[in-house]
Amino acid sequence: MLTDERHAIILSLLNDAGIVKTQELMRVLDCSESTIRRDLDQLEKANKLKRVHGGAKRLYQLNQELSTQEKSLKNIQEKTNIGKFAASLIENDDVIFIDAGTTTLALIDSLKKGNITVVTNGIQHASILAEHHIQTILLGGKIKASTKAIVGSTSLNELKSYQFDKAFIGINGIDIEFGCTTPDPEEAAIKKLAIHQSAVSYCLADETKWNKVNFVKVCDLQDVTILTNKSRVDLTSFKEKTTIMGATS
Amino acid sequence: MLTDERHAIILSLLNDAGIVKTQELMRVLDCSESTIRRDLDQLEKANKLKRVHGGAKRLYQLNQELSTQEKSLKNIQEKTNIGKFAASLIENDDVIFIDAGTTTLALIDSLKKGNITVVTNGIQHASILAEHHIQTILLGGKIKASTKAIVGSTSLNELKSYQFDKAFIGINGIDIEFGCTTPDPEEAAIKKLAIHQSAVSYCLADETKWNKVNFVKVCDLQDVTILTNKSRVDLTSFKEKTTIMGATS
DNA sequence: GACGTTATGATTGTTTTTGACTGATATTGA
DNA sequence: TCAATATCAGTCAAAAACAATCATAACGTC
Repeated sequence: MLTDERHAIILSLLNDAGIVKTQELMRVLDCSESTIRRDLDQLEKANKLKRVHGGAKRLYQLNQELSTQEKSLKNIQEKTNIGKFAASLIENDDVIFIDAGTTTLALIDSLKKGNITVVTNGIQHASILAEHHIQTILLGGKIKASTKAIVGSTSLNELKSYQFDKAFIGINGIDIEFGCTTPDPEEAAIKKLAIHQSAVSYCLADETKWNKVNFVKVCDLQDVTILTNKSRVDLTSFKEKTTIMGATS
Repeated sequence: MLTDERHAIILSLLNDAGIVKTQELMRVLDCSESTIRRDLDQLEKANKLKRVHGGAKRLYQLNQELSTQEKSLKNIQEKTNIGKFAASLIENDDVIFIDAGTTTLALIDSLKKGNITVVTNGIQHASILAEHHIQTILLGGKIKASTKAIVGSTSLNELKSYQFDKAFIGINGIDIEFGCTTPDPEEAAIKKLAIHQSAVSYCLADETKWNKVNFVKVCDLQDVTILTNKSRVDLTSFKEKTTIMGATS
């Protein structure tokens, strides 16, 4: 096998894997350790790769760590659709509340720039909103480690002094009998109060939330407008008690 | 498996989880404890992570957070040292205030687990603290987009109701005549009040802050203890007006 | 075929990496 | 608090990978 041929193969392998081992190359190229070593030497001098003990690696790590979100693509898609629909409900000069949670995060991604004021209890939400130069007020108080949501009496007191045009609430369970429920009492208190302080309230709920019941009740179905992906759930039984607005699928 | 390969996997795991355990890495990478320990050592020296008892934790993303002029390794090293020293001042059962800013971020990286309560106006600070399961209270209020700090009347009112054992303040300028100064009036108000509400206050200041004057005065030099890297600055002229504690270099 | 050039594989001794072991230090649970 | 346990840093020898050298093989040119 020609030298150039081997070099091409080595670079191609590197491009795929990001890292190659000497032993591996000996097998693939069927030649001695010395030859591989010489090849790597030359390629390094030509600035084509970086030698490391045991093999070589690419010069520039292209695939900078993408955090492996374990969420299924379908679920992301659905959340995005609901978020997009929710964002379309927001008008200029609105003062809105955005609850912590992943579904409401999707809403933020779809938010258009405009003269709105957002109050939220989600740390990540606030951070992203501020980056987008949207006027943002974060509630103060204890941080719940698992969800990075602000909860507790301080935040409730603060919340009492605000009045919202619209509130967007994330919810964990929707049931025709037990209404909207969520597992954490402190988060439930925030949701409850936010709904109370708002002229109109929307609950964002993807497919996975329907016909589930959680520990603490937040509100009855008739207290809010449910935003969902209507094609996915049979809603006939909910119709009488609920106002449902479907997100585009 | 190659060293670089292991390092990449460790960093990737860290990026996802925020924290990795030695035992877990031994299983995943199929190698001995010694090897993992060496890997973590090297990655810590390269400022890629922070070792903790039992494993390692993620460092705040310095490259993203620091402005280009602050990115030099020396500067990071110095911030780390000051942060380490500041962390050593914290005792069990303390209630402390941590100001927003990059120097105080370094303090958080060195915080040991323990029964402490932290109040902060830095969104990122709060987020990291919560991840490490440290009892955290975030001040509520407007978000200043550029520094991701909470400011404004709401936060000041909230702050008034707290009393701290220690306050750790970031500062932009230290001058023998004009004292501690910072560019933003709203952030200055927070710093001022935090110092007032605390039994003891420390100003964290790396080399770049000395003999600089900014727009708004926060306090006189005698009101606080300056934490710095004493070898780097000629402090003789400051001695009479200032309490200075040097960080280990 | 003789000759110089280049590529290859084997061999050498050196350096790096690794896992096991040691006693020291930190954490945990009673 | 104390003792039990887990994790730590440091040392060591074995194993793997290394650079350097040499002799042989392949190639092209005359």
